[in-house]
Amino acid sequence: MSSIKDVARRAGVAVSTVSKALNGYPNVSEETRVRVNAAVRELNFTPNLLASALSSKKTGRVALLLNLNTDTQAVDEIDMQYLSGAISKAVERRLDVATFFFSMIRSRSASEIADYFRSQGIEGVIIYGMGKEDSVLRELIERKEFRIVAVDVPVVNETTSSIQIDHEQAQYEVARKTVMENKGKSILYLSGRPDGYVTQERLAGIRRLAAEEGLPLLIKSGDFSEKKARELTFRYASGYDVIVCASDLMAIGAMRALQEMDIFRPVCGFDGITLMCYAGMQMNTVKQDFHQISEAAMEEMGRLLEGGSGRRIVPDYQIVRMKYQDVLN
Amino acid sequence: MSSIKDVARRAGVAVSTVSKALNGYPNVSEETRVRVNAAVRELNFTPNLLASALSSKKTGRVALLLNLNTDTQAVDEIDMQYLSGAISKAVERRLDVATFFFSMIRSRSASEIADYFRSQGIEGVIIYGMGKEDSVLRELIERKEFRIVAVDVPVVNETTSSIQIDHEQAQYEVARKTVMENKGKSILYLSGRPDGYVTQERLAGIRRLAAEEGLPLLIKSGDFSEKKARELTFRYASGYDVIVCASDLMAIGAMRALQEMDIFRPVCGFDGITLMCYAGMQMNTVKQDFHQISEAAMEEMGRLLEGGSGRRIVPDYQIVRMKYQDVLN
DNA sequence: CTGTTAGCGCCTTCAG
DNA sequence: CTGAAGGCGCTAACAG
Repeated sequence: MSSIKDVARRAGVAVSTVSKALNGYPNVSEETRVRVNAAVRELNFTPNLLASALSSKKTGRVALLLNLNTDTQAVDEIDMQYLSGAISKAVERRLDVATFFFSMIRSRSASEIADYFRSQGIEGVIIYGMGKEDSVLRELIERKEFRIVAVDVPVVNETTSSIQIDHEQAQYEVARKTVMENKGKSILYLSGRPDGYVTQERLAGIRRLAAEEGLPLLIKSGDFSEKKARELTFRYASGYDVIVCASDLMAIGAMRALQEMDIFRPVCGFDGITLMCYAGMQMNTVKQDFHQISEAAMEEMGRLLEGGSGRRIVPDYQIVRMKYQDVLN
Repeated sequence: MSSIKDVARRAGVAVSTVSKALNGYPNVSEETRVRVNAAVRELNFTPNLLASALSSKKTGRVALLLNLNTDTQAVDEIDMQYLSGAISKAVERRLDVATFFFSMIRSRSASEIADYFRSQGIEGVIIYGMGKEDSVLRELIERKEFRIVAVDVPVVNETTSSIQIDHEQAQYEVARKTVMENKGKSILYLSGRPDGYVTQERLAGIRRLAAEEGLPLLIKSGDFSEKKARELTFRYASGYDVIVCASDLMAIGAMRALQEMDIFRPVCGFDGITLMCYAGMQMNTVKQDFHQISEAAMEEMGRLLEGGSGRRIVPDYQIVRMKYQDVLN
């Protein structure tokens, strides 16, 4: 429980000098730096980050906002990957992380959330997969009080960066591959929840493919739900050659239905979740590396936080494009 | 960004009075309390928790330590439930949560971890499913520097509580039910990783059943792995009537194997994860409510943190027994 | 019941 | 290059 004061005494210097030495300021002689480090080691000193944050007004604290949906827990795998990616990078960059779920903020207003975050000393927020309907979050972004990195949401402004893979291209490619491999002549497409940004982009991808190849395309909203995908497959699969799903979970639902209908149709998914293996399914899919995406998001957050207060010509924000692999399981 | 000072000025009282009013101290007149609250509202004041923590030396910060294993991501569902349970309860009790993974600390010593936690202002730690081999965590517990709640680990001391379901009884019951329903005459038991505490307890449960009913029992270590369970099933299933697995994931592996072997054996699992549905499997299992268990853990943590520094006759620690349901899917 | 006064542990000008 | 001094925003005795 030794403080910077103890270290200063032990090293025979002033507290301010210790502070400078520890925070890597240039104007400290090599000799005193060594002395300070020795004292630190001897006293087993660990700086009190709370005090540091209070004094410097830099908390380095970032909130993670996860859209955990309680009905389809199976895709929690994705959120966990997001979490572990963000946290490991945060530790590396010495940032502090607080985790929240959409459910905890749905009932509150943007200003309430802002108050809450402010009181917690949160400087930045990483938002995972918000939808167009999440007006509270939109407002939070527009307030520009916090540095924000939005995953899978193409929104940027002076304090907001965005990060995602190229969903349009990815959807195009995986669908194309599946169609080609099976010489498909028509496509049934099960899309995600309507208010999702990625839903639109993926839709654009499948439309491009259909247009290019002149294939009949039926689009039905599956809401990212296995159950719904299953129902839609029962209803429409017989009329189409290939079933393209906007998520693996829906693909599972579709394959289930096909099994029961006892007909074969090639199916492809999206996301590349491990669950597929346990479900015993094999198909083409777009493998997203959620862990890595989240790492990149936290990395970007670090940048934004450093870029700090100073106004500059080059804008802070950017859209980061992550890679994906399209995989044949 | 108004501070307590502004509020004091606005309300025409001293800062200390504001502090008292806001923190619900009794010795504040109703009138001033109202004045203060008015000022708070007018200035849109939100207290700076960092400053408060620094001054009061009570951070209300608790670390969550999750044992995320990267190979079997499918069971991330459990960790996510743990997380959401702990976090929602923490918000309710106005505690602050920091999430960590075992992987981040395996490489460090107990004192390093303690330093790290201390510097982060962490007062309590909830540990999920540590094993007997996790000597670093044992040491962390024995240091008694932090309040600890251990989930699924029967360890208690002056600063440590423990919480879990009755694994022995649960394993006994679900196995018994499965055996009875199928008139089984012998049992193949696939156990969890040897160093897990719950592994031992569940083993005791199955042994009790076998002894009571006089059934031949073969125990094989499946390490909570689907793959391993599958292999073991291939090897030993033919000689036994019923397959009892210490986890749902292993049960999935076992059923897979049985399908391929094209023989029938009743199988039962443990945990009650949603994944089962997507895997298209139905079986008896013990349904643990991980969310609720974790809520209870955080609740207990709150107790420990309040129970605070004062020494008392009644010990802080306790073993909390959670309920489980044994379920027929 | 209310105000005054010290800090909490650290950072950060500003002199020297 | 180093030290002294003044906070950061809040809490906690201690007087009054």
